[in-house]
Amino acid sequence: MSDAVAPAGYDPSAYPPFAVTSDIVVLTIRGGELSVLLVERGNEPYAGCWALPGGFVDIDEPGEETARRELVEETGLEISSFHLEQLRTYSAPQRDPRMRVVSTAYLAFLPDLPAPVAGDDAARARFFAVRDIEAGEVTLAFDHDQILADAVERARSKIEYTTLAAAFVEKPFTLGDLRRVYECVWGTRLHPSNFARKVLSTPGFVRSLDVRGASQFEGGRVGALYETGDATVLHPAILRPTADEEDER
Amino acid sequence: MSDAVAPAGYDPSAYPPFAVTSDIVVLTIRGGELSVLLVERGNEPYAGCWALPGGFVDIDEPGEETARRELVEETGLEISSFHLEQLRTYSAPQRDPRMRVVSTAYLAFLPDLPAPVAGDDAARARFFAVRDIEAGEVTLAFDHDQILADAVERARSKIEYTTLAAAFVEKPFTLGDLRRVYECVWGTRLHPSNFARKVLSTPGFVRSLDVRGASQFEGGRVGALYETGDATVLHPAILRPTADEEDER
DNA sequence: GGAATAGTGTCTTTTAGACATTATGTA
DNA sequence: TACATAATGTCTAAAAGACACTATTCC
Repeated sequence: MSDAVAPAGYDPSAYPPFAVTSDIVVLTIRGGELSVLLVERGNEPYAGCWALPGGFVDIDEPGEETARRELVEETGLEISSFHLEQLRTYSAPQRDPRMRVVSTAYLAFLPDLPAPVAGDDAARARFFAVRDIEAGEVTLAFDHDQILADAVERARSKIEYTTLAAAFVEKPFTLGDLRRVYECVWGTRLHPSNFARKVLSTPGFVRSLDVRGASQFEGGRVGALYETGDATVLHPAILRPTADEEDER
Repeated sequence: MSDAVAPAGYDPSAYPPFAVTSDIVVLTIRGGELSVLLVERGNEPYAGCWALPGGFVDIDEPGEETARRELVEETGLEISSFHLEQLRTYSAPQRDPRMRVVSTAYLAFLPDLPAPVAGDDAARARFFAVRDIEAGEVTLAFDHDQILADAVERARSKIEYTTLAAAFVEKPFTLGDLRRVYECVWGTRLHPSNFARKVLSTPGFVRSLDVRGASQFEGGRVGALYETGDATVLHPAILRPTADEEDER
């Protein structure tokens, strides 16, 4: 902040009418696909279009709180606690045709959820496979395609050097479950044995529960169960294959 | 954005009075120290305190443009083009005692600059060693200590896996110059030969000019000169020593 | 010459990646 | 039984890190 136009004796009619909003990108793994939660807009502009959940920030409300509140109001998803981080702020002057809207996007990583229901302001709410949106089968309202692209890139990058991949699975989980998170988010296949070696050699990534149980996703031999460890960053990182692998799962 | 409180027929007096600002963190290397540009505030609140340059966003102005404009207005630094990226947005309700101010911070990496001069709204402007601020010798206005800490961590992290370290040196530069950037930003020493091997084995990081010249910083044998290459990301990354090195240069 | 940096080369350890093999569960 | 996944182990290549030694330039 500078001292310019210091609004000490504030005159609302003289001050430019900025709107401040929060949008939330909820990513999860559903049916082997990285998926994002969208709501169908009921009102203009972009009525009938799919968009990210979000809404206007109250004057005394932290932006992150707005994101959590709108998620509940628009989709009925009531989740006790989950990882939520700021993505970035979108403030192009014409991004909303109504007025100048400065929107801060937040990013949430969640394990597979019960189906959402439409809430107050949204006609419908459901998960979409990110792959379909990237393929252009769905076009989002406002600049939400760009926000989603930034969010997915953040997710793909962040699971490399943090333990956030574990936020996508219910605990307890098997190493196969965790590996499938990486495969779904990156859209590649990983060697199971090399992956397990890396995860287990990273202190604090996972903690063994010394019991066995079925995978959350697929059949076959049941594996050892793990829970999330204390670490938040990974040394060394688990790096993405450098795009010379086979294309898809 | 949701449809809530859609301000189609907009009534300024009914809409909460948000202020939207941009702050800019200008980092450079001066005298072997990672340094940040600060301005001394002329007005309340925090009059006489040092703060990051910044100011209110115009209603039809992109936030990034505000950051560039305020940098010139407050410090007189007229730089043609430089790397500027969004850091994050700070919107705690009480971060400014006057009113609700949502501020987006931007981060610039620059080579050593001529001394700045105070501009319109700032009493003085000068560079401070980040080390001194981290040591608590200077306390910044508002939440700018937090913004600076986030910016420095971003810089320390980003030179690991991008070519941004080159933005801190004038081109042409020697490999010693580039290594000193890493050493100043991380506060560590690096093995000159291993560093050179890594940089030269990373395609597109630097391009040899096939001439020799003096280092920008220190004496000794003059080395080969390089310019910035085409790459923007580094494969493999140049990782920070894991905090079991000697403390300082 | 002395000091400081540039540059080359070598050796060891760690990590990544590919892959073979065996074990154990489900349909 | 067929099949899918878990788990262990081996081999090779790449990269990191430590360090010795020579070369060049400024003072």
